[in-house]
Amino acid sequence: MPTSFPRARRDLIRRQLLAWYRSAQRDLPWRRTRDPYRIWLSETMLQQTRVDSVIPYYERFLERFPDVQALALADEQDVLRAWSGLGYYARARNLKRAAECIVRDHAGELPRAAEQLAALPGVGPYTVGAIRSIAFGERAAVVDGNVARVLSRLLAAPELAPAHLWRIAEELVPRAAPDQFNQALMELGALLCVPRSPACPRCPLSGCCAAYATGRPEDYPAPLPKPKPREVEAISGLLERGNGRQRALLLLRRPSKGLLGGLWELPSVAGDRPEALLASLHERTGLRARAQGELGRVRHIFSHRALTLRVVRLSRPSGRLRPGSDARWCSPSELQGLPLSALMKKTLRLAKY
DNA sequence: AATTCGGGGGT
DNA sequence: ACCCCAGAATT
Repeated sequence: MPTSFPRARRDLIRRQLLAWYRSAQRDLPWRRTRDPYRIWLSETMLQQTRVDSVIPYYERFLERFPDVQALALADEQDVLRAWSGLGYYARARNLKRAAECIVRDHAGELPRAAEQLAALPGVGPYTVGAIRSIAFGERAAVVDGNVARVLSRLLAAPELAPAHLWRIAEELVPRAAPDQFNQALMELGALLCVPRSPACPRCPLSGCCAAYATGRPEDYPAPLPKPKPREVEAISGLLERGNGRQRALLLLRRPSKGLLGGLWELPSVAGDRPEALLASLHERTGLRARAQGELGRVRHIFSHRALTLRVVRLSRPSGRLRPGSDARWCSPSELQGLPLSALMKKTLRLAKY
């Protein structure tokens, strides 16, 4: 039997929530526009990423790529560079591909129809609803982590399936101001109805919240079983050529799919054996080198992997860089122009770059 | 249905 | 330490 809200309760929730949002909402950059491109960009950056982390990236990205056309014409490496440090780099690659689709198939304007939006790479159910409601004012629902938590608490239902959450959210979103309502629901989850120690006394919905009535709102929703990150080891080599003004460092580009796809890194290989690193270096670039001492170790936690990266100095490069091997010698200043992960930025700091 | 994909801020 | 975030794609 589906849990849901009677109509009177639904109207109350809408009114209370919208009234609260009018006075409590944060002044965020993407709330100052209805440009579908900007809404789309903000929603993409906000996937699994906190507001405070996104803001500077959002501003810089728009300076660099002010509209769909600019993004469609851009070089993917430049897009990745603008994303460098934000994480989940498939978002950036998909965003750029989607911009090309929008120029080619939709005359450069984001489509309004759910099916056409969902066909764009990187645009899933949440982003479809967000663009349709916020940019176009359509009555479309959103379910993100915030909404799931708020609904779970309002109903004191610890384990609502996604399909059920979507049905509830679709019933709840009003025709009148779906953009304000959806953002209000998420803002409530972000500011008051937070995972732990929710601010129920300040919540406009505490009067009709079943979880609040139980006295233990933080018990909802039920926590997901958390697989802890698997420990992995890798080794990277710092290989320099020349000195002074001529000084250059060897960087390799990762394959465009998978972890940190398309980003640049020091020559690296799984494990901790310098011999394996040298063999991999030769296979990938045609270069040979000698292994010197260890520079240090970098510890980096991804959500699903805990990496210990051993960094060794390499020396005496010989041979010629094979053309088309996605490798290049970079001066320290050229380094700033490459898309790098937070891990590699950390690693390069260790190596005084 | 599970797993893969980053990074960081709050507690 | 642990949690989890304005999720989507892949397997």
